[in-house]
Amino acid sequence: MERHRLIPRYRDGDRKIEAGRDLFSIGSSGKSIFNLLEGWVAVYTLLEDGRRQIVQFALPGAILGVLPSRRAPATVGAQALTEVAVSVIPVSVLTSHSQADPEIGMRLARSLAHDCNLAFDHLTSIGRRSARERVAHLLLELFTRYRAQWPGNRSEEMVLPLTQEQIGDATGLTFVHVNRVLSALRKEGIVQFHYRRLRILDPDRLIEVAGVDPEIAMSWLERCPWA
Amino acid sequence: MERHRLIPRYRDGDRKIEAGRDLFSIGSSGKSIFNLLEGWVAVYTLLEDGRRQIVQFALPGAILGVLPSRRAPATVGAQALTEVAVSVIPVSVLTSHSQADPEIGMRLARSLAHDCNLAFDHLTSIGRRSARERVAHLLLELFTRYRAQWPGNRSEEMVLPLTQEQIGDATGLTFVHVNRVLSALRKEGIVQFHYRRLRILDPDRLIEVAGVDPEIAMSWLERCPWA
DNA sequence: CGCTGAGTTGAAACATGTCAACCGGTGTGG
DNA sequence: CCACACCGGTTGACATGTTTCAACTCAGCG
Repeated sequence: MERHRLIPRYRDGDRKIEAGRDLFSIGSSGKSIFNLLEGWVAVYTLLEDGRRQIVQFALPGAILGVLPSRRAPATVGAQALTEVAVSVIPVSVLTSHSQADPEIGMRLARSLAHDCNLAFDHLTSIGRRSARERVAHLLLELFTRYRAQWPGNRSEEMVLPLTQEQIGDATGLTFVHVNRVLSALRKEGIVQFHYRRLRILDPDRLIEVAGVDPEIAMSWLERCPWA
Repeated sequence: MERHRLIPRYRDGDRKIEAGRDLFSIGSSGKSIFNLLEGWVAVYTLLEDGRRQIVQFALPGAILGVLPSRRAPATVGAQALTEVAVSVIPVSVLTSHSQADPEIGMRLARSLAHDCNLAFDHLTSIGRRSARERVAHLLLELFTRYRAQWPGNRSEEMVLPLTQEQIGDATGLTFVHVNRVLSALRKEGIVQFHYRRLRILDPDRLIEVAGVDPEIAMSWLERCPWA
């Protein structure tokens, strides 16, 4: 858990948040940033009519809620998918620490650059891939990122704390269609996903269906996004 | 032009690049970052089979080519849409300057946070909006961002250096469909876009079709993304 | 035991993609 | 100066992927 901290010895802002709750909501002020220490978080946007898009899944080490300017309100919200531990860092604390240690600003920049790259990848997936490719791509990404957190873990199984509806919100599909895609992948013996348990049955075919270049898969191998 | 510089007095890396050329390509090393001073740039990804996705349009003040780690090769390329002026900053120069001035890291972070927010918005558009909404949204975004660069400008017309195919690559549509959407918007007297000239005929209806909240439109009002 | 949230399946509607033909401007070489 | 090719744009007919709507199952839970 210590290795995930942006500001090593700052502990005053540590909080626990239960699954389902928002760390911060759309429209919030951005007076603090959130350094995720444990658990899964979904960052999402909403349209007026209730359509929802998950734009990012955050794992331990992620930094959330960074606004480009101090007066811009957040256009995204962040929901805990599991129980979550975060370090809440007021912007004032961040700026004072970054003045003492210029490395902090650069770490923050690296983390944001990482998020940008993931977002670009996600964008490409949604914009240019078929439903089948998108779902495969997402499962592979999440599996890879998850596994990188537990070095040496060789299991092909994991708890993926998502519903099919959330997968739909992330891939730009309806949950009905996500279901059909998952059924097909299951019948073909590629992956199994049932009630939050994901099992990769045939990694090679999954990679093929997802259409990912091993190069790119490597960029998901974060333990700490700024390292 | 000076107001767009991340590192105020660094001029050694200044370059001009002609329209159509890449500032950097997919797979490049990331030994330098690119501070856009003048012109338009499209940041894109490619899939193996040639499908292309434009993930970002960069305007003066943007910072491009920032990699999360020093050894990750770029998964995106950046193409000049117009003639472009950039300041090419070697990472070594960046790190040495940022040690002297901690503000530089934070500026970089703000710029990246801005890019992330735009990417999230773009993601939402592609994932959850109809073709018509997406195109309207993109035109409105680009018009707003462009206009913010020329404070006081009240013209409803601009040069938008894009082909319909590039609009398709940005919105995740085919150029044929983009054409149909643009024809419809033109017939309805909302916008006109012909050979790189964009004219907004009915701003209110465009905003309505795009389905944007004025709040969000404000977040596009960058003059310098880190200011 | 009935309720609720998640998942599953089928049929039909619809948005967008594909393919193909054609237009108009522009630059180039004979 | 004409012929031609090329690029971007335009339009129609048709194919297809995805959504919508609706009904139903299953598991967990008060």
